[in-house]
Amino acid sequence: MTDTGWRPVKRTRTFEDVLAQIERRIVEDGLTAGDRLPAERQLAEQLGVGRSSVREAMRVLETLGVVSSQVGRGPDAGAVLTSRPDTALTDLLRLHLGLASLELREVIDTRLMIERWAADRAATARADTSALAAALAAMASASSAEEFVEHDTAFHCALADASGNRLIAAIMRSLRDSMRRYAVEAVDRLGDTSVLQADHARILAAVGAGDAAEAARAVTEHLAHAYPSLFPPMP
Amino acid sequence: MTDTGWRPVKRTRTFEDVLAQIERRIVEDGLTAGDRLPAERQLAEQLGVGRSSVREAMRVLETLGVVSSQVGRGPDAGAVLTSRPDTALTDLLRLHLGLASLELREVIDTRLMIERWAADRAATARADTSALAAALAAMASASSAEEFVEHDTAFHCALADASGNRLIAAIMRSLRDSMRRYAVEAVDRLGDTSVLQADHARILAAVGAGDAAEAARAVTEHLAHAYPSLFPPMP
DNA sequence: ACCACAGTATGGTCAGACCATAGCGGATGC
DNA sequence: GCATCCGCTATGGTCTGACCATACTGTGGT
Repeated sequence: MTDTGWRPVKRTRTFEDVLAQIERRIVEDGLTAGDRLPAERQLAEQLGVGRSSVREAMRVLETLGVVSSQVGRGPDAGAVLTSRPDTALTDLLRLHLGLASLELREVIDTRLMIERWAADRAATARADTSALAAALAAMASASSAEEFVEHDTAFHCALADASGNRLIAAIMRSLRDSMRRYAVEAVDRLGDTSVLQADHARILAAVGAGDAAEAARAVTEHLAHAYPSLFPPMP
Repeated sequence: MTDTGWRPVKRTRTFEDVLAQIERRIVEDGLTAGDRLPAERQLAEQLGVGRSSVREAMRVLETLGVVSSQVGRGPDAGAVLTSRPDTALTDLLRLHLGLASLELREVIDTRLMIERWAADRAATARADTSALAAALAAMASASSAEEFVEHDTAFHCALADASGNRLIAAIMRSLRDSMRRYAVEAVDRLGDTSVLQADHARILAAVGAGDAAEAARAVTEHLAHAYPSLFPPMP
C-alpha cells in the first residue's frame, strides 16, 4: 500500500516520441505557419523509426490543425505547418456532442458568453463593421433556412473576428459549425426570421455606435429569441 | 471565371472514410463513453481497408479525446470510447501557442472572460465551494512557485467546475494547462503571493455568499494582480 | 481450491511494396 | 529562340505481412 519507490515503466509509444521531437523543433527553431517539415521517409530515417510511426504523428498534428499534408512535388508539397485551430475545434465539439458528453445547452451557454464578450470588445474598440453589414444584407435575401443560417453564422463569426481575439474567434467558429444542424432546426421552428433580423440590425448599430453595454444586451436578447426553449422568459 | 459545372474530384483519404463511418456508428447507435469499438483487424476487414488506415482513424479519434486504446486482452482492451475533451484542447492550445499563431494576451483574455462567467454562474447557483476551499488551503502551504501554481490551477478549475458547464470547465482546464509555464513565471516575478491568496479568499467568499457581481469583480481584479503587465492600471 | 503455464486476442511497430499526384527538366519540334 | 511534350522523381496514401509486448483466459496439475 505504501509507496515502494517503483514507478510503472512509462509506456511511450513511438509516434509520441516523434510528436514530441517535432514539437520541440517547432518551438526551438521558431517555426511558424508556412514552414515545411521534412518528408516522412526522411524523418523516419533520421529518427530511426518506421514510416508508419511518423505518419501517425503527422496524423495527430493534422488533426490538431498544425500541419497540412500535400502530395506531389515542389515547394508546396509535403507537410507544411499551418494554423487552423478552428477546424480542429469543430471536429472536437462535433464528436463530443455526438457522444453526448456535451449537451446543447452547454454549447449555447458558452456561445452566449463568448458573444457578449465579443460584442462588448468590438463596440469598445469601435471595430470595423463592414463585414457585419455585408452578412446582414445577405441574410435579408436568403431563401431557405439553410441559407439564412449560413449568413447568420457569417454575421456572428464576423462579430467574433471584430473582437480582435483569434482564440475567441476560433472557438466561435467551431461552436457555430458544430451547431449548424441545431441552428437550422431552430430557424425552421421559428418560421419567421424578421425578429432575428431586427436583432442583428440592433447589434450592428450598437457596435457601430460604440455602445458596449447595449451591444451585449442586444446579443443576449437575440439568443433568447433564437432559442426560446433554453432561455425561458424571466419573471 | 464562370461556373463550368465541374467540381474537383473530392480526394477522400481512406482513413477519413473510416473516420466518418465510425462517427456515424457512434451517433446512430448512440454509443457513449465506456462502449467498445471493434478491434482494428476486424474493423479493417469489415470495411475492406488496410489496418493502417484504421489505425490512422483511431489516432485521430484518440487525439480528439474520443477513444482510448488499451493493449492486451479482456473487456478493457481495445479501443474504448472515452470523453476527454480537455486533454485534446490542451494539446491544441499548447501547439498553437508554440507556433505563435496565438498570443499569450489572447489566451489570458479568454481566461478572464471564462472565469468571470464561471464565477457569476457559480455564485448565482450557490454552488458547493468545498473544492475551492480545499485548494485555497493547499495553496497556503505551498513551498514553491510550481506547487503554488499547481493548487492555484486546481482552485480556478474548481471554480469552472462549479459553473456546471462541462465545456467551460474543459476549456478552463486546457487554458491553465497550456499556460502553466507562464503562470509559474508570473508567480516568480511577483515574489509574494499574499495578494493572490487574498484574492482567492475574496472570490471564495463572494461565491459562497451568492454575490455574483462581487465574484466577477474579484476575479477581474485577481487576474490584474497576477498579470499586471497585461492589465495596466486604468486611469 | 489454488496456482502455474500455455494459448490467444489485442494494439504497437516495422519493412517493403505499389499507387496517384504534381512539379521538374530535358528532349523535341517549330 | 521558343514553346510544347513527356518521362523522371519526390511526395504522401495505402496495403500486406510479419513480428513483438501485453494482458486476459482457460486448462491442467497440485
